[in-house]
Amino acid sequence: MEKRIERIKKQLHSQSYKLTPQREATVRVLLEHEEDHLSAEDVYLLVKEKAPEIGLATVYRTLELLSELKVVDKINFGDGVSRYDLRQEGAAHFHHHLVCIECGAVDEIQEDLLGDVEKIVEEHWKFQVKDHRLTFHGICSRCHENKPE
Amino acid sequence: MEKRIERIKKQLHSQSYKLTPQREATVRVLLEHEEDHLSAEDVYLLVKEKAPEIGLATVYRTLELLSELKVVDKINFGDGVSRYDLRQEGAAHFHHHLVCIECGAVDEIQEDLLGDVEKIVEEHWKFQVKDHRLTFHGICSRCHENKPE
DNA sequence: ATAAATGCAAAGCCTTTGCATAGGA
DNA sequence: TCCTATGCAAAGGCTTTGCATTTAT
Repeated sequence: MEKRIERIKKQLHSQSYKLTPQREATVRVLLEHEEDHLSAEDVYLLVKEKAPEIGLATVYRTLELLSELKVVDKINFGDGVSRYDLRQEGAAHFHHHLVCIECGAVDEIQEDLLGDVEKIVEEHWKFQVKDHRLTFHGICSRCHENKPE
Repeated sequence: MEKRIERIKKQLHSQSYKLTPQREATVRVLLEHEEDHLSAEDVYLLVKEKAPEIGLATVYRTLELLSELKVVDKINFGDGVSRYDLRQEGAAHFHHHLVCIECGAVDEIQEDLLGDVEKIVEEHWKFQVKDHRLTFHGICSRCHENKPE
């Protein structure tokens, strides 16, 4: 945890940004909720618990900054809000998501499932892939078990 | 074209919706711009050319309705607006997209590239896939050719 | 006749921006 | 000191909603 913050701090400094207390508090919230897919508002409310004086605009600006640095990925599941997802350290690609249409749960797939597909896209469509977004919508295992009929 | 409209009409009627002139004009615009990824505003402006009295709210309501009927798919490329994409008739799955980060062009891939991946997701994660969203971000062939250095 | 659909304007959300103040390097 | 970052409030942009009117069946 501290190590990751230290590395993010260096990353910021290398581009002459500062790791202010507000930014650090925001990063900590993201680290503590790595499994979640928080909206800016969600992050704001959580950061406020530690740093009550923080403003929503600062959270937006911080998330935007972390996005540029590729510390987080901004993603949209179609519900009208952007969500922010911490990128695995050293991950070459953004991970995938499983959105349950029953209960709304969002699970993550860290495994790279698109290697072959990207190769096809690059060769067949001559498209140089830099990033991707893959989300499956369906019924999660928990909901499936709860109604086996 | 007329056949497709006829079929959409039936689909609407089967759920006691009407194919009003405004809805028909909207569907025609979508059919005529099948390759594009129009925002609600884009559709509105194009429909207005044929049916100047139409209101933006009606366009939104129509697109929402067509979304429910799975005639169109609503998609978001991260630029803050929803885009509406006509689903291929009889397509089992939503097609994929290539978004160029240089020129902004959005190309479509109709081929199903996710068959194997979905099988893995269903078996390994016990997730019953109903739909998906796959978008690649990168450099399109046109931009790539224009600067081969 | 009855219920659905439309157009307009207003309201709602989420997000960004302007600006004066505070804070690091 | 100088420039960045912050907080607040206002503004923006996209989308939805309320309501009276029009339109189909």
